[in-house]
Amino acid sequence: MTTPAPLDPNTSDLRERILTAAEEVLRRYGPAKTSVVDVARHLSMSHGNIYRVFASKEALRGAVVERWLERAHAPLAAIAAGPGPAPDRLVDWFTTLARQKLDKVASDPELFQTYQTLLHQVPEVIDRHLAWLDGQVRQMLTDGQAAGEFRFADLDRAAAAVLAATVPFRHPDLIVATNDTPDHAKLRAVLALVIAGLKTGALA
Amino acid sequence: MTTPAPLDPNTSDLRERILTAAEEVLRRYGPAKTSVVDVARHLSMSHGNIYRVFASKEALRGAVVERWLERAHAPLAAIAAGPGPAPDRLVDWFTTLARQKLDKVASDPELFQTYQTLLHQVPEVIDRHLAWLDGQVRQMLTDGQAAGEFRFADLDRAAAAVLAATVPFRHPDLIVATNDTPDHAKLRAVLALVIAGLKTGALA
DNA sequence: ATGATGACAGATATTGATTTTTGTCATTAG
DNA sequence: CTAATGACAAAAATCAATATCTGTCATCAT
Repeated sequence: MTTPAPLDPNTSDLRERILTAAEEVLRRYGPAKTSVVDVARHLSMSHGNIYRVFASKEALRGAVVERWLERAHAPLAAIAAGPGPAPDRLVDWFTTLARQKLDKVASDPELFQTYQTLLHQVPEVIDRHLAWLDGQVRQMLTDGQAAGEFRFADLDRAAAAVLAATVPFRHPDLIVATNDTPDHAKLRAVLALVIAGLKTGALA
Repeated sequence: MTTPAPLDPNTSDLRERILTAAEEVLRRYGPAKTSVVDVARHLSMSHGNIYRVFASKEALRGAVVERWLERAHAPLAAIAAGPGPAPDRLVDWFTTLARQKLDKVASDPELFQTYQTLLHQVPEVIDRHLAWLDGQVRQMLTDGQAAGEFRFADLDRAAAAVLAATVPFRHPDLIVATNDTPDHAKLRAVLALVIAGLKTGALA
């Protein structure tokens, strides 16, 4: 699913090596100053070789960001599929997502900026990632509906509303903009309102 | 409150003439290609004269954007202070705000972009504007609390949550990003959830 | 065969010399 | 005495020459 179509294990290894090298170079030089030639140099190979694996610089960038997102957000899937009541899972899920983002930006703002820039350059990765998040929210909402915890008429509408209401706590651009206020309290307040709405059937 | 300290009516008129000229030049050339000299030329005066009224190019930019925001959002204050039930007013207020933004971006995307760019360059104008919006939301929430329509413990917290949940429908950057989806339906869903939360005392 | 190279053309970025712009102020005009 | 000017220095933008990078491909190596 992640690997397009390399012919043998060795080739697939090349792909991973390139991605790791790209990450390192990116971390050092930042997105603007990172060239395909730089990445190749870092691996002591010709840059032409990189084009055997990635169709373009943009494809390389996309793969780097995608791997980064996958690693960063791995814990979420487990929470979404967890055993507890759906409302609790929702709170846990969004809190984890938000804290993850804040941690990243706090620990290494430049690198966060780097990935944010890359993200803007590869919109289809954003779309795929958002779809992935959307799927998990739907799962939790569906579970809650089945358990009688939530009441809503239209899953699309409910998921869209929950995701929209939490945008400021997830959207990278807005996270950096308001980095001075670690507003978990605000997120909890929003979730409290939204969950109350779902429970009382405001969208039923 | 709006005029810093011009000594006589004539001078104040000069200020307005400069602002209007700046708007016109800005509309023609865009924010990047608009110089103070251009604005002065448009008024057939020396650019030095402009510096008698505005301390810097940035101050001029700020004043232009502020006037634009004031004009654009004038209807909101009336809605916030209106007579109906607070929940209805909240919906009306946010719907008007969102529609206003969508209309602007639809009717003249370039000009919208222009003002968006200017906004980014003059953060304190944003802050003042957000404070203005915040004040109106607080008023509606307080009214609702008084009328027994809402129940919440902390006005700060409630207002912050309501504003956060509606960010994607108000934030200029996000409006242009998702301009293909005229999502009033989504906004209504979010408001339904949030208002249900306020009514049922989720933040009480 | 498949994996890798390096030379190449066209596109993009960098550099530094030149021009425009911002902001000041001594002077002029009313 | 206030309103406005225009000449000026310092900062920022522009432009064109140069260098680097992206993406391709004929060729080499294994």
